[in-house]
Amino acid sequence: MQNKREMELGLSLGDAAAAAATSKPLGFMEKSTQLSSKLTFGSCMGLSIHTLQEDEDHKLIDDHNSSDNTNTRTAAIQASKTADTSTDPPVQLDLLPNTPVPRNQNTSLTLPSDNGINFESGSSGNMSRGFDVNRFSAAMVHEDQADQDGATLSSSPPNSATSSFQMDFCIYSSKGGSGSNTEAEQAERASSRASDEDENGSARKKLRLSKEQSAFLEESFKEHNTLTPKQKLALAKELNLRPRQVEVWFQNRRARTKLKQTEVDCEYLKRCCETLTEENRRLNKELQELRALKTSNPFYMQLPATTLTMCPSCERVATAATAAAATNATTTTATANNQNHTTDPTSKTTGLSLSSSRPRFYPFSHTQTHPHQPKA
DNA sequence: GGGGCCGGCTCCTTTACATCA
DNA sequence: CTTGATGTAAAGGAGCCGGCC
Repeated sequence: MQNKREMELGLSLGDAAAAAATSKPLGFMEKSTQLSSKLTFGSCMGLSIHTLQEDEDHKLIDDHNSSDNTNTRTAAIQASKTADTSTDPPVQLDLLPNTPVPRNQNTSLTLPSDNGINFESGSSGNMSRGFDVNRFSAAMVHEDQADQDGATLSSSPPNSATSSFQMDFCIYSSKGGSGSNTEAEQAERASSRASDEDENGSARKKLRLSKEQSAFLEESFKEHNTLTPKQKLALAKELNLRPRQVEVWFQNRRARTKLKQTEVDCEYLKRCCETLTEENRRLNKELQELRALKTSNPFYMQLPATTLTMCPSCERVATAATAAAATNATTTTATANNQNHTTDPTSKTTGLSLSSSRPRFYPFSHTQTHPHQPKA
């Protein structure tokens, strides 16, 4: 289940933007060993308030305005920029691996997952399921590519960064578990089923991509979340898939990214809503108390604002003299609370302002003895 | 230059299948 | 073995855009 969670978190938020920023034709193929420098960028979702990501926000907004359900998102982002009430920083998910992926090593592609990235395409931790679609898709690749651009299917140059990767695919289906349900057998069954379906031509084929294929596509997606025809063909050739499969994978991957983005947006909005609700409740209470105070003791409200000070501990209004002692007594407590208004130096003296860090008034009669006033 | 047509692309929705608990 | 939940590959349609006539 941890893997599942990691997969969820691994879905990029805003990596589309990062990918767009670094988009170039198949750069990942040409310099796969240089990925590490880029992969440390991370990405920031479009909810940050007045940050450098604003441009990306606008991009996201524009993107999402094309769909019906994105008014909420736009409002969310705009609200997040205007209502600076959240106590949490903008959500930022770093979903790019911190370490380079050595594609030119003839090992199965195991990407670092210590930062929550899991390139496993499946939903469970069992990596042994599925079969290698290359077993029967290779012929289709030939057909498709011959149809589309007549590109030759010559293999990658020897010692290239991808040739060994491709070799890995070939041995993938021969690895794996013991017992009657090996991947090779699954591939066999799937292959025969696929050929059956090819014969009647009606049933759609559902193929599981191997984890290596998914990982490679994932890397590519980080480079650019959309594909040019050239890139598509190159990827298809590289992964021994049909171009249509690559295209569909990118479509679905973008959809997953967007879905995850929406979920995070919703979570953020939920927190904003809770914060604002609490703020509203507190202000209403404050207003009632001030009104009550005004009716019961008009003289109290005529005091200059600078003479009214709020005790940060009990949150009651005192005169400057009494509150000075109280503040000294409760500084430790106040600073321990990261949401406490006393972290704002302006909050110690009441200006009756309505700033976001305004003090809270729980007035008591100025004739009363302040509970935190040191006894003489 | 404006309009219609076409091809290609992306997005969205839905379906079908694989896998697991 | 069956079943429901979940993830995901794939299909189909709508909308947009650029090129062409």
